[in-house]
Amino acid sequence: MFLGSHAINMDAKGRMAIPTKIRESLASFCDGRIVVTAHTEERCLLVYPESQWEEILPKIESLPSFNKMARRAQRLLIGYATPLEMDGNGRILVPPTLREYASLEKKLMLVGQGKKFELWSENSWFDWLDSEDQDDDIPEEMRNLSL
Amino acid sequence: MFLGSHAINMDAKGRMAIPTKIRESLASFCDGRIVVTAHTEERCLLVYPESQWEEILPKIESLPSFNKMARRAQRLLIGYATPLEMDGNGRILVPPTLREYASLEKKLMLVGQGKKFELWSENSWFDWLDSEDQDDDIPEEMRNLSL
DNA sequence: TTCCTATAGTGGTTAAAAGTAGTGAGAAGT
DNA sequence: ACTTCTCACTACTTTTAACCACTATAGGAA
Repeated sequence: MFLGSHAINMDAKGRMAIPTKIRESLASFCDGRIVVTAHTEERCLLVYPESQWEEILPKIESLPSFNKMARRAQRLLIGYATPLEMDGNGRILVPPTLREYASLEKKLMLVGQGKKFELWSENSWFDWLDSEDQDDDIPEEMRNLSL
Repeated sequence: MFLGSHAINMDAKGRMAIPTKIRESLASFCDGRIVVTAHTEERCLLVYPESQWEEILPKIESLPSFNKMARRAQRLLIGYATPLEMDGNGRILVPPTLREYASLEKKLMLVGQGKKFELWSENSWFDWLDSEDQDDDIPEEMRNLSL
């Protein structure tokens, strides 16, 4: 279970150090093998343990190919998916195309989301925090949710 | 399984270097023999390993000839299909007609899509990314999909 | 409270490999 | 027969990836 948010720095070569605690959970979960891909709705990245990725990949592949929404999700999720491993110092090298997709520069935010992480540029993260996304309706599942 | 996206440069002669990792999977999959053709829905190219192409070709050929959509798909997919091989440096030479169809100039994006690749001009790719395809409804399969 | 030790995080350097460009030869067409 | 275009091979330059070293911070012990 991945919780909590972490401010991380990326160096000039696109390497970012995974915080030690997360590194340890990833090591036990999936031998440190992770898959990074694009989020379809916001310009941030999704970081999956390999095992978790293998569970959702078939679901993505089975979406109907002649629907535009589904094709968009497939293109982004599969098209940007990249298996990564940590180097000797516990860092991952984020490929240029993914960096560009999420506008990742120096300052990043790694946000735990249960079975995965989200990786944001710090700017985008705070912009999103400040934005009021009230255009969508509240889904049925949330109406009776008590926190 | 082809995953991930790669920014590639095409030289003045229309040659593009396949990234080494992909080159290796193609070598084991199909001896480096690939078939490139036109995508029917977007102005980009499809890159198939030869074996994969041979599986879908009969399906395309057997589409009903008196339906406009089917005829369009046949004309494009079969009409633009071109077998290509890599040269000694792992590059393929993209024929002019295909280059023109997908508006390929110098900067390209090669996007893994499972059993095939899509090849985009970088401009078209980013234009597509930014476009909001909200005309189609969200398909039933996606409504309850949790990634 | 201060100092020392250990560990996490950061940056740099080097070597190997990948990408790019150019040149030469051969074939085809005018 | 000559010229032009294409294809292939070779050489060079740039990038990438792995390894190594240093710095800073945090925690524990004296």
